[in-house]
Amino acid sequence: MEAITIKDIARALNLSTSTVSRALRGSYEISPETKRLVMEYAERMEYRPNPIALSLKANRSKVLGVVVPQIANHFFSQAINGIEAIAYNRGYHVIIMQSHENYEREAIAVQQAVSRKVDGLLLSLSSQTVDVSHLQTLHDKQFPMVLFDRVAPSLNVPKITADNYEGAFAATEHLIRTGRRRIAHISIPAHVSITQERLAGYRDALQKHGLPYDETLVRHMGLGQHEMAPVVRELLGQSPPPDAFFTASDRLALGCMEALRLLGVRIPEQVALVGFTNVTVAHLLAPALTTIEQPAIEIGQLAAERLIDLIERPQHKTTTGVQKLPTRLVVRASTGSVTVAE
Amino acid sequence: MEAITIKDIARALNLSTSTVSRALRGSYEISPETKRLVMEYAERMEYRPNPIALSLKANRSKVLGVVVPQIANHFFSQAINGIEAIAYNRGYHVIIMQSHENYEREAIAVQQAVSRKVDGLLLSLSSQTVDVSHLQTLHDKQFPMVLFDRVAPSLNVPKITADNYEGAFAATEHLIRTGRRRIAHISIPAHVSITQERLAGYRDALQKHGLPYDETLVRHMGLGQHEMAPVVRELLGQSPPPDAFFTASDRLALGCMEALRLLGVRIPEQVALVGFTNVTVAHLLAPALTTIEQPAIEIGQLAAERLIDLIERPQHKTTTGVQKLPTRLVVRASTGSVTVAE
DNA sequence: TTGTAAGCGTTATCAG
DNA sequence: CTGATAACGCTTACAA
Repeated sequence: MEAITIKDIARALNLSTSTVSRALRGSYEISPETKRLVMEYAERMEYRPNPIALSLKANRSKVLGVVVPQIANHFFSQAINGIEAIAYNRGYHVIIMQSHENYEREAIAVQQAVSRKVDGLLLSLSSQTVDVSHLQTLHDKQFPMVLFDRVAPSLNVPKITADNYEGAFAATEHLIRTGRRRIAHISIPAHVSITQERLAGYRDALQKHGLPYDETLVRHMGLGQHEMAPVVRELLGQSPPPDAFFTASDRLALGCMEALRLLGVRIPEQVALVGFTNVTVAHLLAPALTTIEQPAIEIGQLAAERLIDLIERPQHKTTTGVQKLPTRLVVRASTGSVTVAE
Repeated sequence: MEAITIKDIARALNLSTSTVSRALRGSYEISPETKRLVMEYAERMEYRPNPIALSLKANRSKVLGVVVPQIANHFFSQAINGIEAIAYNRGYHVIIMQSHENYEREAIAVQQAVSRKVDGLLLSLSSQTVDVSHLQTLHDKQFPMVLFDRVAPSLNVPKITADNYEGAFAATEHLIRTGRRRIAHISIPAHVSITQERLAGYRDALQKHGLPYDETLVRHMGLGQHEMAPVVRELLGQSPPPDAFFTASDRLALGCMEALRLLGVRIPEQVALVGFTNVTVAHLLAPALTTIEQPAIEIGQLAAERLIDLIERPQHKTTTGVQKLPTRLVVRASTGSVTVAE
């Protein structure tokens, strides 16, 4: 794998490296004849500039670091798709790292990405992350970063999320409109940004329709926690029992569905189920599950765009607020028909 | 983000850069006193060696390139997990690229990875890829590469796959043992390596049990093709109709399941369904689906280990044959109980 | 024990 | 229009 360098070309053509370099980048101060010669030779020898040398020179790597809780998750893998699409279009590569929902691993990943000289960072926080001082420090040094999905309000950087509030509001309202009155809400750890927003949407929808907010109907599950049956059973043991479940994530929706099946509870006859999700197989489970679909790809794309703007035009102040993308409520009827609302 | 360099340390301590360099790497020829001084200062200033400079010097990047058909797929995202775990343990980073099941994009991804100076390549071929000359060329130049899952027999490099033959054999035999006689097989494009192996396992199991191999029961679906209902309907239209479906992938299993549901066919009363899959929600769909589970993580780990061995000890001939990892047949009964066979 | 200098591949500056 | 040289951050002969 001995690659050909600019030096080899220079030697072969009896030119200096600087001439070759200029010819290759089409500099106006090189004679057409020389240019042609160099170009042709380079082409023939399949010359490729060494990106490492370029990085060293320019002090940038054209690489974006992406840190997500986990790859094996539909939301994140789709978001990464969006990120990659934009990145490659704009000449960047992407290094993906996982925090595995662990604060220390997140900090290490960030640290590694930085020391690997990524030009910027796209982050979705681990569910454990409360303290963001490691990111604050980086931001204080003007290091370009964009948060997406799981964001930290205290960090003054661009943030891209789904409109979790609206999504939760619409879902809850949908349940109310279809006659549900006691809606249980199962969510992820309370301190994660999206949890708060979804909870608020749920509360406000209840309030709008004159229903009480009952804390005993709300549960927070750890993300590593897989056993949903006890929680669901306990909720169903209340009197009166809930007539609907609103779950705040993929896994929760599926876990809840499984628990209900094990308990012999029919969906949607006995209880309705609606969940945030990005599982493409959701439609298979119809008519059981109404879904709030997040624009994962678009979130990734937008986040990548923001980050590259930040990198390439540091002076040009980008908005640092939260940008929210609409979700879609997909309602499945027993007939298999589908209704979509933005 | 002005990072501190070895030069800064040298200047601050009135030493030469070489002394600092040696001190930092604990060279024996540096006085303990100087070492301590340098170490402490470096520590205090949070000095981190510039990996780009190191790469340029050493002509290696400590980065592995991974090219997969797509990330948003349970098998691949799990395999990537395995790859990352090993890579990070051994001091490598991972750049992930997607071919999107497209030959040209695969070639471009490989090309880009190489020109980005990855130290080696982990590849799972796109379903379109028939011609592997771009990889052959690379291999001829001694470029380290390992194939996994979708491999090319003609390439003389290490290959890691699930034992697709055994998995298909066991699945088919399971169907036969539970009384099925006309087993339809729905698979992906015929030229993909895993298709061949799975088909062979299917055939041999039929033969072992004295059942005829009926070509009209075998279908190949394009990977982009989503409409399974027509295919399933047509198969069911035969007389006698199939009493079981054996599907060769995740998407096919789920697509088949959906098609059967739409057609009002009950699983497993009317037809049994068994499929290769890596969807973690499969158990939700129980008791409908028996699965052949692939050791995705282990495949990734093993592939990464092979590759790093290849990179670090090029002379030490690694085996270039196919290494097959066992699959697990997971049978779900209507009661929710689960039987596992290796 | 420490310093000097060359080199990894490229580009920018300054001379011719 | 072209060439020599320095520089990016680091390591490593070779000197001292």
